Amino acid sequence: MSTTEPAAPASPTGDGERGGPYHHGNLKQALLDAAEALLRREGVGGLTLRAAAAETGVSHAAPKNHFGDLCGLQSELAASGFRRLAGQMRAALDDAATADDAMDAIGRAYVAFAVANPGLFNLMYRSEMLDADRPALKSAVSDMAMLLRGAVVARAGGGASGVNTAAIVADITAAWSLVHGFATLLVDGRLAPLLAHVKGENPESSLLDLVLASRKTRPPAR
Amino acid sequence: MSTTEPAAPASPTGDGERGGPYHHGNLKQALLDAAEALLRREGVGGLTLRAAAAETGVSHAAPKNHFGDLCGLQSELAASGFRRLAGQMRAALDDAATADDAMDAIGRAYVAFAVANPGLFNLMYRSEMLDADRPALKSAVSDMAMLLRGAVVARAGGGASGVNTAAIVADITAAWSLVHGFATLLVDGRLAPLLAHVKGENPESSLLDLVLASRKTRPPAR
DNA sequence: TGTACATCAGTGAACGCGCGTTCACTGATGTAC
DNA sequence: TGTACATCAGTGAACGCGCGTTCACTGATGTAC
Repeated sequence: MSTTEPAAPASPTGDGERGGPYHHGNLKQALLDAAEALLRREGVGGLTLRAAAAETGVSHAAPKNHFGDLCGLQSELAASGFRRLAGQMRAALDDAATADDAMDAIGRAYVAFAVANPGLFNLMYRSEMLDADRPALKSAVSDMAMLLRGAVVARAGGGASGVNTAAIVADITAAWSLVHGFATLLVDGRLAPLLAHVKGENPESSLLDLVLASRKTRPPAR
Repeated sequence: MSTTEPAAPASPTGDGERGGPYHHGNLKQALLDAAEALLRREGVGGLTLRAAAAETGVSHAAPKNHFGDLCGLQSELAASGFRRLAGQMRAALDDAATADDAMDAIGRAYVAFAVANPGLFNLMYRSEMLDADRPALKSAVSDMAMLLRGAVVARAGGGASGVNTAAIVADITAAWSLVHGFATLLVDGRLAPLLAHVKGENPESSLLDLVLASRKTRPPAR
């Protein structure tokens, strides 16, 4: 769950219980990991500074030193989410043979991330809980946006000059909306009644495949 | 804001202040209206039983009689939202000339509702705050789903027997996802950087028009 | 190599706040007779 | 037409809870000399 290995032992003596060394050594990352575990276990509402501190086995005032307030912790966590999401999108993109395949692969990575991390995904898109000006969050969000933009431009022909900006913006919005809407509805359980009509071993990805295909074929003639 | 006119005067004497008649006469609807005003003013986090009661000028224990708990109030409010959303979608649909136009009109109504009622729209899609088994909510959600399904089937040819169920389910999911993703991202402020590149008086609806058009034209050749 | 000191991370008790909930109550309504 | 009574909606004080925050503190670290 952690992006980086701890630089120092998290708790050389008792684990989780108080009684370790006075200084944690890597408390910031440990708190982020704990917060993410809470998010996964109890959802967005279960994430509090006190709960994250308790989960880490540390005094409940300790997080203040690293994040300032709850919004700070949430923003750092969301930033980590966007970074990892972008990483998984990039990995999917790199494996694709064509620009069309790349768009599909990015979309599947986006949905897979949301399904694998529903609480975190929700947090990432609850602006009211985030400080959009936090540098880490700002750059992570814009990195992801750049990645999506790059994929859309590549599909449109890649030429840097000849591209119609309005068309590119529309393509980005359409691609993001489709995949984000699917992920959001799926995570919220809204697609359950529709999934019930989809056969196969993995109805969710089958349905997503159909949806992704829909942007290449005209809808059934009226 | 209220769906129905009050059956009895909300507060024949003092308005808002305590001092009116002992029985309110239409407290349930008044609480729903107050809750919606709170949602609009302060967002999902600002909605509490106490705040709704205070806004209505009533004892903070009074809501219990009508909704049981906060989840009950939220569910009734969400149900009202789905009912009105479906109503506006239906109105848009009825004005459309062709089945293709109808799909676009529904999509525009969906986004317009989200923009006009961002807090309520958010609440409607926060399942963790709702009791999906509340009859009012259950039926409102399924009404909206039926309406969308009807529009998709009509566009697919309308024939009741010959339709490919998998294709219909995929079309419903794709249409809903596209429009829901757009609405969600827009309400959360995520489209702001993209909107900055869209010219015109109303960039939001211009961008939506481009997005809706994208499902009829193939993307630019790669 | 050793000592003094500034800095910093984490502690733990205490605070105030708003929340949902409980409970005995009271005022109003409507129905039975 | 009038009286008794059951039912119900709303009151207001009180409760416990978990939250973020504050604050004086203490243990550890690292740097200057």
